[in-house]
Amino acid sequence: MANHGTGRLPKYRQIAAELRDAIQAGVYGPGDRLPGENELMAEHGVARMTARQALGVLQSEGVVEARKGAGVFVRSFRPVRRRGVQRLAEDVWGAGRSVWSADVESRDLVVDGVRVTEEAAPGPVAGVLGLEETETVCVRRRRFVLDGKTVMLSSSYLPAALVAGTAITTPDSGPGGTYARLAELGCKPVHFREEIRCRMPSAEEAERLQLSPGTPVIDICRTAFAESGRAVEVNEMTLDSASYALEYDFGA
Amino acid sequence: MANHGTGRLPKYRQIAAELRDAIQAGVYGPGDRLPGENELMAEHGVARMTARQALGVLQSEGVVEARKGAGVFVRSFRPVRRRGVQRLAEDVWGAGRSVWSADVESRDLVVDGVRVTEEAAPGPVAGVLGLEETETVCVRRRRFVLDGKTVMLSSSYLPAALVAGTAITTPDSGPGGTYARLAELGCKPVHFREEIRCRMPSAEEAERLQLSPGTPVIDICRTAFAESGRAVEVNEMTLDSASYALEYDFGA
DNA sequence: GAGTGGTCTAGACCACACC
DNA sequence: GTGTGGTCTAGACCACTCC
Repeated sequence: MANHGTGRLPKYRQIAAELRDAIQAGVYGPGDRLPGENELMAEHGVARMTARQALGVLQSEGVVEARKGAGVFVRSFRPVRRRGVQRLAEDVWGAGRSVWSADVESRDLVVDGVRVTEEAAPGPVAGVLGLEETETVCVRRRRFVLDGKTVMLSSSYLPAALVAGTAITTPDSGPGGTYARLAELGCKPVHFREEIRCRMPSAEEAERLQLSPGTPVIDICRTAFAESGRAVEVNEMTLDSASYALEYDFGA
Repeated sequence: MANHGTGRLPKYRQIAAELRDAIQAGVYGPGDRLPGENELMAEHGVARMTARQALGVLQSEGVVEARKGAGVFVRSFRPVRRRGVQRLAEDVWGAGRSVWSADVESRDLVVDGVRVTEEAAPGPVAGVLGLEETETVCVRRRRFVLDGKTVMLSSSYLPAALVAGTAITTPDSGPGGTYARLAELGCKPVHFREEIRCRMPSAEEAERLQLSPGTPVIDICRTAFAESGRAVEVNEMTLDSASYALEYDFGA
């Protein structure tokens, strides 16, 4: 019968809208448990799949989160502020501090799973770095964990020929990080470009970033340029959008 | 029976993975039609709801798009590049050109539905603009349409007392737009801050932006500062993430 | 008219969380 | 153990698209 009676909206959308409004109105706050499938079935006189669909709508909107065996709960958001410009200022990495430390002041951040490899450059990266087909790149893959949750995956690509024999090719790139090492090589990054996209994650990414359904990811692709105009690094990052707010400051 | 036999993944995820891989491998290109529910039922020997769930996974990943009565199709992406820094350079709006025109070179862009109102300032906006409870703001709401598709909704807030009697309070803000008018008022914007978030849209937003399921939105909140350090405008934008790639350039 | 996806029902078994 | 959400079946009627 699909759509008779009350209104033009399908039942499951009506139920979803009702719950969404209740959350908006503060009836259910962050962390609160919503009426479950059985309760919705009884209250609205619908079949289980219909109640389930309603909750599915809110889930794919990122409003609620289902926990198996426990219930459906209102999600809360505490994004970290990531300053795109100040965090890459030379006085940050020039002073021997980690670039990342400029982001998070007092929360428990861990960088783990650093893996450094030498590989053939992916097509687009090779193009930006100006590499020939035969040239390889040094890839530094990292995982960033904040308060126990994975919030970002990062892959940094540098011309292998340029960074050979430096600390860049080791997991610990030393004080000031990769950019300080590049400066010592006479390739000090002086200009950056960040390109931002937003999309839904693949199933694999959702697992790696521990994302609950309805959470998009942010792709940031940063290119670092030396004084000569040469691109010396390409860094591809994938961020949990529920964990981040990006900020860029600039003049007119 | 839920989960026996082949593997540990639920059937609908297996089917989804299979289709996803086929798309990745190019078996189905952008715009191509995927096997429908009936076909999946027959090929995999599953019930309709299971085949449906599989397609639902790909839909919520933004990979495919269902068209009622027609089929399920692979989506294609042609994002517009939005340069965050250059587009707000003074020589753009100072020369009497529209800020927006810096974004899109040769595609059919329309700004429509401009509505200008005077309202009480929303709490966060009032705080940034440094307004008292009793002070109102001039709100300029706009809709941006590219190649026939709505790609952005924008609400610009300015102190009503500051802009009273200027073209800012009319739908057509004149050559160079709002910023040129602010300059004439002695409040030339010299510094900008853009804050970016990403999330799934509400049902209402999805409709207004004509988003297919699985498409996140990008929120950009831009604050314009005058020489004095005073915030003179707050612009809240909501973008279709499938239509945009953001770009920011800056020095070390 | 035939085929498609959209909505909905009424059952079922399972794994997991909490008590 | 009881209740929760996760998966799955086997039907049904509808609105829509395309021929």
